[in-house]
Amino acid sequence: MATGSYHHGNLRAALLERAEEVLVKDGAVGLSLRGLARDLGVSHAAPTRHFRDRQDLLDTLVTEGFGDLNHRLREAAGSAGPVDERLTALGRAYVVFATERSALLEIMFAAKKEEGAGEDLRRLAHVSLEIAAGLIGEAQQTGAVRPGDPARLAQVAFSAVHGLAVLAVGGLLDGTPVDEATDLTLNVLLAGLGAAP
Amino acid sequence: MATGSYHHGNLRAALLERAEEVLVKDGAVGLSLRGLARDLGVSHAAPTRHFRDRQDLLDTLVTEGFGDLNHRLREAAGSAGPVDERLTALGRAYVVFATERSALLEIMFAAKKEEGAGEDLRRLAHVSLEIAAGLIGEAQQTGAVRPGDPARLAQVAFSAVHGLAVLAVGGLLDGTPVDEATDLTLNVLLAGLGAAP
DNA sequence: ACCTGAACACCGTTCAAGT
DNA sequence: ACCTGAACACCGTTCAAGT
Repeated sequence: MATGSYHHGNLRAALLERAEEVLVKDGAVGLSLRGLARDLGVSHAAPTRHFRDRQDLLDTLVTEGFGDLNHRLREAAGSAGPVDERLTALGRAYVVFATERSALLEIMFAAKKEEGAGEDLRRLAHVSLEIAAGLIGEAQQTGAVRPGDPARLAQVAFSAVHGLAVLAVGGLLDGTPVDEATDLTLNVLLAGLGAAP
Repeated sequence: MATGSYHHGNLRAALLERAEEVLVKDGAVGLSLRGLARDLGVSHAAPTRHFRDRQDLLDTLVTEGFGDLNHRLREAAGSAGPVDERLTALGRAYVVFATERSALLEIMFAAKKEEGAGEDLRRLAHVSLEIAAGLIGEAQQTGAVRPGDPARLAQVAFSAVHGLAVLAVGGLLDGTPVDEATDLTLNVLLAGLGAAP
């Protein structure tokens, strides 16, 4: 599909696709616009027609990544079942995403100090937190979670699963299978959230 | 101090010092060996006398970073006071390090997929986990922490504080002051660790 | 032992010019 | 509208040569 219009048809989409392949294989360091152009058989200047600069391409990947993540989180949060099971599902979904797309996760939480486009990305990251906060608010109504600002408790929950993902991706879990580490983390987290302040 | 022998005296130390300044200011992306050489007034090839390549300089910074981190953690873990207070101190020390030296923290938990020298760095990261595991083992004896493999519980504890540091550095805490977010995280964590499995 | 200078093979980015 | 080719100012890394 996609009939080649000039040289490629949809160079933009091809660049993004190839970029994530390179990202998985060599990390963000090994990703160059000239390299992508070479891989796709176009001139080295062609990518700049579709992305202002290298960072713009990276930001586009990150945006897509947050889209996928937030979609998965919404599915987990909205599934059937009691609220504590949905909280567990939410945590697991995060860790699954983080380990499946670890190269992407790394750049999602890296270039957060860029001033310009960083604002949009921060808003997207925020959505993840808001999904967690919504579910925690629900859980507070059933008494499964202690009282308190749901946004702040969501920060705590996010910290737990994100930190675990970093350990897993960094190979610091030793022999512990990721699933077991995840379940233990979520068990401790939910026990802690449930306990009286 | 340090009399200039040829051009600089101790170029190696000067490179490391300048490198962390650049890291803080521009991140790992903006750090180039040629740039450092320019800043220090030496030829562009001079740095390769002291560091095999760019990654070697980065690894050296990371090693020093883990040294500092583990020193701080040991101090917090070994301070006077009941074990749960020391656990809190340990968590706070981690977050303080992570926010004070956030640029360094980023590269400490980034290039973890390098095959060669990564082994040494993983061992250093491990030390942090072992310090936490030791303290958790102590806390189990007083009944402050639930039974279970201290190494696995340390992974959970590490996840909580590391994840929080990422949120803080990434500007995702909204209005929440870091100290308050830290204390809430540690409160939830310790409550969760104390509860029966 | 430590540094220089030239060299090679890469980059990102811009810009006139082509189709 | 989309791409090319040359150009400019950068990189990392190597290697003979200097002191």
